[in-house]
Amino acid sequence: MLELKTLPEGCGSRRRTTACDTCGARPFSVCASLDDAELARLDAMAERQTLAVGDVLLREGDPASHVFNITGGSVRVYKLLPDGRRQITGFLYAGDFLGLTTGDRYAFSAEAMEAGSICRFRKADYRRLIQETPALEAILLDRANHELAAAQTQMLLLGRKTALERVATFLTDLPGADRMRPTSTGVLHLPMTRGEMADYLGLTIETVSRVMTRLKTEGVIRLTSLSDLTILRPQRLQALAGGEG
Amino acid sequence: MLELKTLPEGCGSRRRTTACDTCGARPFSVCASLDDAELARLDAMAERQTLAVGDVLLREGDPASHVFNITGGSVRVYKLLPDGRRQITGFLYAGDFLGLTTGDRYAFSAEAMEAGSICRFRKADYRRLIQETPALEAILLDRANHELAAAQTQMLLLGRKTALERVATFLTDLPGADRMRPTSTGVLHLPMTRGEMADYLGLTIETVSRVMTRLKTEGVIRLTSLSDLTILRPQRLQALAGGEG
DNA sequence: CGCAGCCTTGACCATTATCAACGCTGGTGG
DNA sequence: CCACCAGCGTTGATAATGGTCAAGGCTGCG
Repeated sequence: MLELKTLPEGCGSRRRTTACDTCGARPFSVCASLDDAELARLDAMAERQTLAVGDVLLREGDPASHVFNITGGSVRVYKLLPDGRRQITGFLYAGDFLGLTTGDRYAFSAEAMEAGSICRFRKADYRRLIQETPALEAILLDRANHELAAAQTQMLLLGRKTALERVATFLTDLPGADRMRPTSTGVLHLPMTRGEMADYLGLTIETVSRVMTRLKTEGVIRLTSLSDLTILRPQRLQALAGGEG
Repeated sequence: MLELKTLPEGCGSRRRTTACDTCGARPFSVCASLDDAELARLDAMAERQTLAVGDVLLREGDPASHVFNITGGSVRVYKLLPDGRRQITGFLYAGDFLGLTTGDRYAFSAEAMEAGSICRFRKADYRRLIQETPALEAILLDRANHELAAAQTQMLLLGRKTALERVATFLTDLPGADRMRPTSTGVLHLPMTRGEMADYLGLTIETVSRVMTRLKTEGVIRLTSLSDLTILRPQRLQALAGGEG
């Protein structure tokens, strides 16, 4: 009952590069510590599937029959309250894992946000796999720990940050928004709607929109389209985010 | 960079029983799948330490030098914003792990809430340990997955639930508040202050207090002291919690 | 061209935070 | 033994952040 994100390669930042198309379709290909034989074995066991926008990978409460490795596109993971309130707990991209769980039911739902592809393994196969491939278990543990740290950071955001701080944090953490190297082209892409941002940040669409407008008029960001933006004043944005570290 | 809670033994509920005093002092003793020889080896490596109320186990940003196994008492794990706002991300009890992390710095702080004891292992020892004890890695992975699911549930609470729903959820999840078997004695213990509840639920002390008063006057709970309560109408409480499933 | 879906903006409202005062309890020291 | 004090909790009055409701604009597609 968890989803796992690719570990950042270098420092501790949450940078994410889109998977290269050549290796993206191969399951576990992001796991550098697996050798070719191991990868081939995984490959053989994988059941491939392509994803259209909005496709449901799994639904909270379903029997946890499969483990997923995302090989392309992007996925939103969320939980719902009975009345429809939604909390998006994370966004997943190529290389990420989904659906590991001790329990026999999934504890969340997952849908494709952008078209892509996945490889899935039956739970039993996965269990066998992991026993035969100790390196894999170590990788998964590492990722789980990383994901847990990210979850705690998100709890801090949801429990204690203002709307402005939440949006600023979100933009700061956007793939490509690495403040260390001040972004090559400068243009970032938002792969999600305002509604998804809102449900991820614990806000309403209107509040997200208002904050974005405010950041725009204050010259902190520029929106070239609804889903493409430039961070004009990264320092300022960082400060608004509430400088957690 | 994570903390790990004891897995519930039976179904999927979050029940927690206080560790028995006889085995509580032994590290990893909760791990049923470890044999005696393995436990003895762990035992030999452990560095014991007792905890007084308020003792700091580790601080966010410190070099991640040790891994902890809590053998008694209770611990709060939290993150801070520069201006002092605090989000408690979890409470740990006997049997729980703390301080596993891929990174070289802790991503959160941890303090003793009630007096108790811990065993700690140097990071290098821990790494060796885990390589020599595959069963341990499996246990930790399971726990990490469980903890991740709990984190997602907490994100739903922090992002989307009202104050009333948050407090009701908290009380519902209290150790001993298992709605399946409607509590033997009926008396639950709150090991934390209102301030800690507030910082865990993303509310202020005043709001927590007001909601508790409301639940009291509505006959849903009874407070025998500040830290001991009875749930008079578990069904109602459950409904107020927002019935996540 | 028209419609659907998404976004923005405005007016107003509600929930929860903030500020402040007071009560209870337990520990300490006279 | 009592009085005082500190820390915690409760309660009330007021404020503010963010939510709700509503209207209108933009964009892309059929």
